[in-house]
Amino acid sequence: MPNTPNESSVVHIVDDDVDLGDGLSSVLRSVGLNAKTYRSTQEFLRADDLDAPGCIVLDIRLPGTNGLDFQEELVGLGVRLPVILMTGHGDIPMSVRAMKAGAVDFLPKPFRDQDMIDAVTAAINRDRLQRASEQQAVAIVDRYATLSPREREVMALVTAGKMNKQIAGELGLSEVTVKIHRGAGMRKMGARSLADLVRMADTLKDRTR
Amino acid sequence: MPNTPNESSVVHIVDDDVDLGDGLSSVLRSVGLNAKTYRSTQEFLRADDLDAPGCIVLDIRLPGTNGLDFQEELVGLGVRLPVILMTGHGDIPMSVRAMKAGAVDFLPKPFRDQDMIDAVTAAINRDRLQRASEQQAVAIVDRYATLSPREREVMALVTAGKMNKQIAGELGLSEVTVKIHRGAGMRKMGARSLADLVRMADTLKDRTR
DNA sequence: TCATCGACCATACCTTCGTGTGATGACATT
DNA sequence: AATGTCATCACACGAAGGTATGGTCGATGA
Repeated sequence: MPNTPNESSVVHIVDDDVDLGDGLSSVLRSVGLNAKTYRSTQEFLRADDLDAPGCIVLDIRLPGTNGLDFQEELVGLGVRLPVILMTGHGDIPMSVRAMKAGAVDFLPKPFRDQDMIDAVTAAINRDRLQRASEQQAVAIVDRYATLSPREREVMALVTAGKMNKQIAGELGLSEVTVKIHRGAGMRKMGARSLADLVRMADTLKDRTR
Repeated sequence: MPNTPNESSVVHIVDDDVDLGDGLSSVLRSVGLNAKTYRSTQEFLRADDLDAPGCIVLDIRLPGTNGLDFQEELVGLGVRLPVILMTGHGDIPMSVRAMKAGAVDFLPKPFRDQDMIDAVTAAINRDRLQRASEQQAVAIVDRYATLSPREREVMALVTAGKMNKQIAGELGLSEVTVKIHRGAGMRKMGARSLADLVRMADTLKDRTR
């Protein structure tokens, strides 16, 4: 299962060397992977499938942009695809910087085809895992968005483990009102038990960090 | 706060070049850090303060052992100290491997004193964070160890969000018995609310992974 | 053998939770 | 003016949770 690259995943190859990009493309296609090539970061950013499953294979020396800088910019641009960096003239500090920034791998050119295949496979797996947890988290955030302000206050205290009576005291409400907000919160969040709700609350907190 | 290295932290420098080790030592001491030097991994492993807060500065080319291999062995040996690697003859694949294995940094020699100070500071901070969460987790595991088998079964279903009645059904017990085990579990775990207990259960699961 | 501990259950009692009915007032939108 | 949402509360009832009393049974260990 870990070595089952999904056909629906797209490998975005960003390299100004067209020959290398095409070569890489066919290597990846030969193992059943979709590949798209771009000659610049600008061209890449115009692609319409940056939200689709996949990963990025990024050259460091690019016209205009630096690959390492671009890797860090991607976060701000909302592109969460795992990144593999490659370079013909890299050094250790560059690779360390890239890995610290979360790169999946850093391959000096020339590299063996198999090394790139392994890196891409790992990247796509990482993307799959990211997506799975992201999907869950987004669903929870969406539901949380439907809560009224008061409901959120109450749910916060509920997930902190307080009793309805305490919550009523802290918010200056009657216990009945707390129960109503609590019930509404559970329904809106789709929580079938308090344990459920606590875990959702923790997921929400993780996303804020 | 992030740049406040604790004096109680020990920087373990493992390098067969005594001059370099001593030089590093005095640099680190000059910024208020404790440093100890070792000429081999064997000597390092004989140290008695491997459980104390700190980090490891490890040379890759060492007599007998390879620094990268040793870094990976440390996990099996139960040494959780963050590792900084340094080398005079390293290449990119080495640095990538080290970073993948969780190294804090990878410095090619010669490096600037400040770079090492920064790396050590980051490593000690990481250690501090690790220790904080580790401490919490160990406390929970210890308390969990005092639960009887039945209590664990019940608590598992409780934290899964099931009602006492359901739990009684699944385990073939009366509801009262479930309540007793549940109460005992809460007391032994030191949970003041169900929310507390759910979070403890999740912490326990994280450690199994 | 006696003590201890884990597991089990009944009965009883109180607390907490969840929900429904019915109602009021504020505010925003249509 | 009418509609809708949010927020509030009283009263009431049944469900679920928590604890205590008191007792049985079997295994373990001093």
